[in-house]
Amino acid sequence: MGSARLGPNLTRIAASLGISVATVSNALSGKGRVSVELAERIRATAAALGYVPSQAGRALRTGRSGVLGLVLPDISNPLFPQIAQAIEHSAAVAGYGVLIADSRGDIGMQSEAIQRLVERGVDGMVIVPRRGTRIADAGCPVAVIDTPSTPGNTVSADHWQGGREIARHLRNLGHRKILLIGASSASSVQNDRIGGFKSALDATTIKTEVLWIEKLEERDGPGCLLGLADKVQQGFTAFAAVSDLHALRALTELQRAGIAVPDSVSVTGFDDLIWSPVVTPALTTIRMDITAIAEIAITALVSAINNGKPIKTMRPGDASADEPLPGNRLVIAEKSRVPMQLVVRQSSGPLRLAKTKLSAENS
Amino acid sequence: MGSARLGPNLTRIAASLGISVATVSNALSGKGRVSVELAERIRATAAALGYVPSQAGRALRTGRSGVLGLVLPDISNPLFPQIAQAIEHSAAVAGYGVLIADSRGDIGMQSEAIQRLVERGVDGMVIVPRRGTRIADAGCPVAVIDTPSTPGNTVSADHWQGGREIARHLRNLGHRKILLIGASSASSVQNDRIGGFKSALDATTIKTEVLWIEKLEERDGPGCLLGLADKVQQGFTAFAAVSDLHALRALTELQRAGIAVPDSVSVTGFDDLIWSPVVTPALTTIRMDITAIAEIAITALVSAINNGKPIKTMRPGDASADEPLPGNRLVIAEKSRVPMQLVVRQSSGPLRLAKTKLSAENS
DNA sequence: TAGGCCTGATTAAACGATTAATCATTTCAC
DNA sequence: GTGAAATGATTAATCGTTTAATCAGGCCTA
Repeated sequence: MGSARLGPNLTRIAASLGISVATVSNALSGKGRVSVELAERIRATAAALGYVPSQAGRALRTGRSGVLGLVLPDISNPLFPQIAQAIEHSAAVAGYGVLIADSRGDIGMQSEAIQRLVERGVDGMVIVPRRGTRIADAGCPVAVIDTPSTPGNTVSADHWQGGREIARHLRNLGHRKILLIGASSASSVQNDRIGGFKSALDATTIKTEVLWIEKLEERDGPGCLLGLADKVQQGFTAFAAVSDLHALRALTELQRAGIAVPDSVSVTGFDDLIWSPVVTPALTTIRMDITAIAEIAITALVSAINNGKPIKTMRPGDASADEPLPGNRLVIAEKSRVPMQLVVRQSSGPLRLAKTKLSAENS
Repeated sequence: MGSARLGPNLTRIAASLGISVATVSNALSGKGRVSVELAERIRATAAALGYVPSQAGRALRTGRSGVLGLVLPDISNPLFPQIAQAIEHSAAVAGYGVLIADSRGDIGMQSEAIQRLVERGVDGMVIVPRRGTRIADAGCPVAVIDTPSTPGNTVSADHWQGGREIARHLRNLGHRKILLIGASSASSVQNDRIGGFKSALDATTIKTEVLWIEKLEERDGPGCLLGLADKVQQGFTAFAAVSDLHALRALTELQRAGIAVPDSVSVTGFDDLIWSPVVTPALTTIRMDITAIAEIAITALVSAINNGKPIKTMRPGDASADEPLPGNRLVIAEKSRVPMQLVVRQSSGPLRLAKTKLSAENS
């Protein structure tokens, strides 16, 4: 109460200069017609009084809150910091604030989180959906970051291409029997990465196999061993994880078993998470350009909010969408897939002869 | 424009029932005097029309935005997901939304980020300050999460006690020469952890030494080796890192050098980060009860926002703070230090004889 | 039966910014 | 010299909600 009373508003500035509020508003927003010298005086006193425009007043009048929502499948995901940071930065540049909403991995809570954001009056939202979830009506423009192969996706890294890159890298190092490590076959991102990986290799000369951790843990409990030493015995010489988290798991398990990386076998990851450069050996991985992704998503979203003519608006099951829809709309950006970049570090190396490896391993 | 016009508001509900807006408002908020049956009818039609109260209108009238700010030193910190998740959850329970602001590790940007939040009209903010930063005037209640030893701290984990716990654990395992691994001596959190660690040990019987990674990297470049194999030669049998990130770095470096963990040496971390349970061997670490911390911080903050009588308000350099200050105020909670919990996993084990270790190591 | 009290509802005034409409001047063209 | 246009400012309505003040009856009491 008191604090609000104390803050200078347009009325106070107008009063202190003996002019009308409208003129002050026009001067500060640069929209109406105000003489240059008066505008200058207004800006000066506004600054002197420490004027801060009331978002509430503005929002009420304009119907815009100036806030975007960020919905994540699970904040505790290690990739989240980067996403949040990039989105926050792009949004701030575009003049928007970012409200976070966590669905804690639960599909039901995702709708709930979206609902909370809508109630707070966000102008639009960026959603990183949980495993192939369809986005329900949100009542505001929505940008989805998932996978290019997912319908409704706005923008994302080109996971397929990333998979191809890492596959070529390992093939060029001479590896011919490669184990892919993923968490869940239900993840479209992981499937894309694996699909791209396989697509780059000639199946007749290079043997691949997929290990799903989730399935393994159902049997052996969370945090169980992946049995990679056995795989090495079977002749696998490279382990390509679909995330740095799994790569790390593989790396430490192999090291613990006395198998040298990259001397005996190679290990690669995905995402270039924070620990990847500092572990020994530093992880070879694939980095996504999150800054670019965030920028594209925010740009598309803001464009859609501003009555997006340049942006196509669509609604599932509604082909004719010429006029901007008042309610829900999924935003599609021009450039929807951002290439991933291979980061070669020390955990991957050329294929060595099996005999050398085995002798070292059994000593 | 169109979208706002379509959303049902109090006026529409009132009109559809042929009553006044005030009655509708009273019925929905349960504040004024409304007959039970009419209130019921109002709630019913509100639900039927899909009424969502306008935060903007409410904020303008009440002077409360219902939004809290979360300021972090660096969103890319691996601990951030947990903090954000916990804060978001506690805030949501208290009926608040959370706006994020990242200072990207830069001290100057911290003030800037705070300013942005103020401009968005947050009712209060939670700040995790960067390395011993003093919080400048924010113009709204502020809860600080740092270290109990920092002046102005509202609530935090008891890092000192956490250090003691891990020290006792290693001592009880028989270790007598322990290397502490930290990043920077400027961090008050890390200093507390190290201080607590040392305080639990008798310096005459147990030898400790501190390795500051930042100093090392200044010379050898980022991601350099820590030279732990040498330390092992010097007789160190346990490596207590001040963060799981550094513990991971130590673990992999030792493994790569052919030193078995925990058979030859022990490694411990701090914070129980996401990878800690899944690496091999799983990391022994100390977990902070972030849920409790977030809850306490939010409770104190909300209490201060609501004209906190039960909460002491203070201003640096102003001892007499009986009446609630309109502007800046640092919030202090009753219970300001939350104990940390030791999580024993496989990376720490009893001391083995040096000879066994060396022979294994040189094979 | 008149005055007072309780109940259940209405009236109307904010909150702060935006903006279309309007009004007074001055300038300019014909 | 008169009507039109441009300039620079003001007036007033509006966004949706909250809330103090008011009002109309019904009921009880003296």
